[in-house]
Amino acid sequence: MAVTIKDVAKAAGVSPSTVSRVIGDHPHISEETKKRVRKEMAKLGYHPNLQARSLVVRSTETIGIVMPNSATQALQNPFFPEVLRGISMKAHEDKFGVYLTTGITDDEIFQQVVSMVQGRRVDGIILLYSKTDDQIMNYLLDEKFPFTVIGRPYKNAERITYVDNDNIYITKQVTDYLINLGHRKIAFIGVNLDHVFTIDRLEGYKHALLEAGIAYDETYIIHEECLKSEGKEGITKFLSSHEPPTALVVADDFTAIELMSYSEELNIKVPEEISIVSFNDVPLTEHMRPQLTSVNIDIFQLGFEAANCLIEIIKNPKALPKRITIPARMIERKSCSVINK
Amino acid sequence: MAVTIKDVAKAAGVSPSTVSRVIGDHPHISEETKKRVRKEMAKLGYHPNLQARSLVVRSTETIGIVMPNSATQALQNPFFPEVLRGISMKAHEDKFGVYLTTGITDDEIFQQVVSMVQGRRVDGIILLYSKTDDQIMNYLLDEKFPFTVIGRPYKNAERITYVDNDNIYITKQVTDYLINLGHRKIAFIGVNLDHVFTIDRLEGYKHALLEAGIAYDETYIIHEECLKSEGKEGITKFLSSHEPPTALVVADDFTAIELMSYSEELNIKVPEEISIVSFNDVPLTEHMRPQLTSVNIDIFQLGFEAANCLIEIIKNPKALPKRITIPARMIERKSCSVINK
DNA sequence: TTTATATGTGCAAACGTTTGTACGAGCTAT
DNA sequence: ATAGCTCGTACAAACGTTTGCACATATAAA
Repeated sequence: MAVTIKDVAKAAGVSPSTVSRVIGDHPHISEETKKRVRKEMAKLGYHPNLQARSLVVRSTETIGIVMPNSATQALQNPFFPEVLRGISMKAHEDKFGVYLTTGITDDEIFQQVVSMVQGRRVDGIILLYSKTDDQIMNYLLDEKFPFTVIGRPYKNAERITYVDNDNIYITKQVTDYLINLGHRKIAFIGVNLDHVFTIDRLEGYKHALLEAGIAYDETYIIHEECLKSEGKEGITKFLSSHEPPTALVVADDFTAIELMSYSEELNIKVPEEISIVSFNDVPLTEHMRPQLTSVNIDIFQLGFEAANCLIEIIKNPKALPKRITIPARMIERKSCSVINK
Repeated sequence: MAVTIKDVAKAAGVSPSTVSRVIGDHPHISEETKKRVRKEMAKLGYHPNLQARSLVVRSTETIGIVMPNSATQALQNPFFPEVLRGISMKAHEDKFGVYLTTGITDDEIFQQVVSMVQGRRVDGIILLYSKTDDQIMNYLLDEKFPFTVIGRPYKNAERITYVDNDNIYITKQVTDYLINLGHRKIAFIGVNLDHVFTIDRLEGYKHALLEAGIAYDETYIIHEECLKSEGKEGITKFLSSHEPPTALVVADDFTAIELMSYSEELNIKVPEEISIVSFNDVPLTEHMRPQLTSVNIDIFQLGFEAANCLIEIIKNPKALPKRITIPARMIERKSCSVINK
């Protein structure tokens, strides 16, 4: 049986309310009493029951994290631990706890969010992704429950606080970079139109093509689901088609590494015959041969700021919605070269 | 203002206790009443306050996860998301929530654990690692609080439920494999004597050497901290020393990949001049050139079983301590070869 | 008709806190 | 000496549940 505030009160010869005020370091309690009570707390090994506390103060000092549907590959790449590290860092600074969803399907996750919110398990929520039509986002908006999003919300962006990179801009830059190297047959690999960030990137890509007067060609867009369903065969067929791309913009480093390994099998040299640039800039990129040119999107900072904004909203529910843009920059390494006709 | 059980009771014209019993599907309530109450719950959008519930039933349906001190690299490699995926899967099956520590230093983490335990935020705890002298483990043992460990506890193992690979055995196998290929100068890279799993692996390694009549040589043991502090210089110096190893047993795939990249810079061919085998078998290994021979330790299963055991203990506190061993196996690929004098 | 039993529901206490209000004691100023 | 303070503390209600017990009603047995 755990020791409660009453036990401490009895031991110190005061009332429970006094003990509570000592814990809160309330100024109206005499130093003498405080000292005595604290001594008893230490002696008895008292620790407040946070549940009981939460119940009355109506706050849990906990933030909920909604992970993407684990059917997606999202958890495979290092995005997740890194963003979590950022969130944890900030949460920890403000003494907030972290609660995770564990659902597999979208529906389960939704149920868990409802349970977090209505069950008063958390004070606010961070959505780790942004999808085009998200039940959860609508729900949180309806409930006016504090939340922030990593990635641009597809709808209602002006009513939501979120943190994102400028995906359009950076992807235009990346594509420009390839165009400037002389490439004209540039493929975009790993698109998923459910995810807003790929929509944005695709737009940046198209924009660059347009500006350079290069026709947009659907066959150069490889969707994520296609990578999964057709696997190695699909992609090698694509790479060795009769008019193969000379450059690839790839959604993430791991996919890029996979592609490099397929290219090698096909005896297509990177970067001499095909240039590759990808996103995320995981530490591994510089250990690849060739070293991978990649876009550093500062995942840690995305998480950190998302938590920062959320805590701000929790503390001041009237805070206005805002957008934070985390700078992304391309790290040029060795996987791209001037086109070699 | 959220809708409470009282609101539902009023709307349905019954007492709060009746509503509570309807929620619990108590048999002594008439079907008719149940139907009526449920209708009101739906109409009002009632959802129970889990905090209040937890307070009285003294259980939170939540498991706490203690992450390693984030100063360590533990979060960098895919161990973490994968083990979390395993834990989540099981937690979710049993409708348990997941709560995470966010501390940076050992001391902060310890404080958070105390707060989880005494603050009644969680019903049990999973330790994601096993260190030689762990304050947290001692504390949980003292408090008789339900917990399980991933990795063999260094002390009190017979009193603790844990899940682990047979690190001694598998590492002996791995080393034997190299010895059978003719290697005699085999280095062990990435030892950290604070972590029980590396202690075990080192033992398996030594055992294999002993059995083969190869003298154990301290200079062939490279500690993790040494990798960090001396970085690239240290390791390249080691690889090009006057009597370099011909084979490496490496603590994890990422370190192995790093080593491969250094070897290449030094013009040491893998596997012709140096063989490498590592641990974890991340998906990337087969995309490396050469493909990396690696030990699959089934991280997902480690997490899943740890959660499974924990929930078992939570449901039946008298459950006896047990050890679960998850099979590990070496996946032979292309990074090792017969020694080439 | 009375007693016993089963069935369905309500009352009130409990879980461990926080906090508004009240109250008593010791001051100072009149 | 009394009124008006300040200061420190206690009382009790509240947070939203669950649950043991009591009670009322209906039914069955005697």
